[in-house]
Amino acid sequence: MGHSQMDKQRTHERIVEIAAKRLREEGLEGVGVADLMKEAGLTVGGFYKHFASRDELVAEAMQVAFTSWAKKMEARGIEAADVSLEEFMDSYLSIGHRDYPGDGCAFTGLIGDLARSDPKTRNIASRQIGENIRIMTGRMTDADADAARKKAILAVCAMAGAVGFARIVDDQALSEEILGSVKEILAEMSKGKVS
Amino acid sequence: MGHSQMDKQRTHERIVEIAAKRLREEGLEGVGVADLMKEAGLTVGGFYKHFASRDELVAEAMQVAFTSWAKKMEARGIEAADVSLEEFMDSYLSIGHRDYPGDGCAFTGLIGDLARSDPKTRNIASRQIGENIRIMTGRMTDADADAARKKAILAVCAMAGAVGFARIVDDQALSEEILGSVKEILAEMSKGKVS
DNA sequence: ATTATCTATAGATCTATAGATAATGC
DNA sequence: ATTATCTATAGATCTATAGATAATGC
Repeated sequence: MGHSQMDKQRTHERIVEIAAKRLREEGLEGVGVADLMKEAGLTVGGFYKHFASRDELVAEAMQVAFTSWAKKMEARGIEAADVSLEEFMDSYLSIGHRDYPGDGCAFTGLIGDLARSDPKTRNIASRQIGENIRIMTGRMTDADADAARKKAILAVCAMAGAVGFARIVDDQALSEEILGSVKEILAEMSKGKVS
Repeated sequence: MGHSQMDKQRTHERIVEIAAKRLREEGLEGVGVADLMKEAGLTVGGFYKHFASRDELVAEAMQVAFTSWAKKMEARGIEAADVSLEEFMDSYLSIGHRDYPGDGCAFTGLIGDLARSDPKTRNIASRQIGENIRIMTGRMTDADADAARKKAILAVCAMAGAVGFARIVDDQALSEEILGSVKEILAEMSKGKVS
C-alpha cells in the first residue's frame, strides 16, 4: 500500500501535479475527484484526508500551474525575469503551447473559469496576474517606467488572448496567423516603431 | 399552457435568449437544462422537442450571443462596422462590460470553454472570430492593409484578454488599470505613435 | 389527429462520508 | 495507537426518455 508520512506527502504532490495538468486541459470543472485519484493510482476514498474539499485542490493546483513555467526555467538555471520578450513570445505564441494546454499557461484556457472560481483561487490568480505584469514590465526597454508597464499589460492580455483564440479557431491558417501577427506587432511595439 | 406553433417558436427563442445570457455568466457547462427551462417558465420535459441535445442549444445560444451586440446596434440604426475604434473600446473596455458578462462579448468569459466545445459550436465561434477581425481591420486607419489587419488581430486579442483578466483580479485598482492601459496603448497604436 | 408541454423517472454522473484494512512508528 | 488508503454508499446533481394531458388546427 504505502503508508508512511513521506509517502503521503509524495502522494499529495502527485495528486496536485495531475490536477494542475488535467484542469488546464479540461477546465476547472471538467475533471472529477475520482478520475484524478484514479490517474494517481488511488481510489476516491483517500481524497479527503489530503484536501478539505475539491475547491482546495483546485486552489493548490492553480498555484502549482501558475509557477510551473518559472520553476522549469529555474531548474535550467534561468530566471523567468531574465528571459527576453522575444524569447518569451517565441515559446508562448507557439503551436506547441496552443496544442498542449496541460503544460502551458493556466490563464489562457481558464480565464473564464478563474473569474467564476471561489475567492481563494481567484486571489491566487489575482496575485499571479500582478506578478506576471511586473515581470513583463522588466522585459520592456522603455526609459519611461509608466510606458513600459502599460505595454507590459497590453502584451500580457494580447498573448493570453491570442493563444486562447488560436485554440478555438478550426481554420489552421487563421489560427497560425493570429499567433504570428500578435508576435510581430508586439515585437515592433517593444522596439518603439509601430507605424 | 400555450400550444400554437407560433407560441412554440417564441418559446424556442426565449429558451435560446436565456441560455445566451446564463451560459455567458456561468460558463458553457455551468447551467443545467432544467434550470434554463425553469427560468423560461417551463419544465424540463419539453426541452427535447426544441433541441436534439443540450449541445444543440449551446450552439444556437452562442450564435445568438455572438451577434447580439451587432443586432443591438442595428436596432439603433448603427452598423457595427461604422463604430469607431475609440467608441468600441470605450464600450468594450468598460467597468460595465467587466461586471455584466451576461450581456457582453461571449468570447471574453468563454475562451477556454469554446476551445473545448463540440465541433459545431467551435465552428460557429471560429467564423465569428474571422468576422470580428475583419470588422476590426476596417476600424484601423492604416493605408497598408496588411498592417491594419495585424493591428486588428492584436486589438481583438488584447481586448478580450483585458476584460478577462479584469474579471479575475480581485484588486479594483489593478482591474481598472488593466482596462485603462489597454485602451490607452491601443488608441496610441492605432494613431501610429507608440513610443 | 396532431403536438406542445407536463409529470415522473431511468441511468449516469459527482462530492463527500462512514467504516474496514493494513501499514507505520512510538 | 495512529493513520494512509480502501471499499461501499448516501445524497445531490444532470441529461435524456416514456407516457399523460390539454391545447391546436384540419
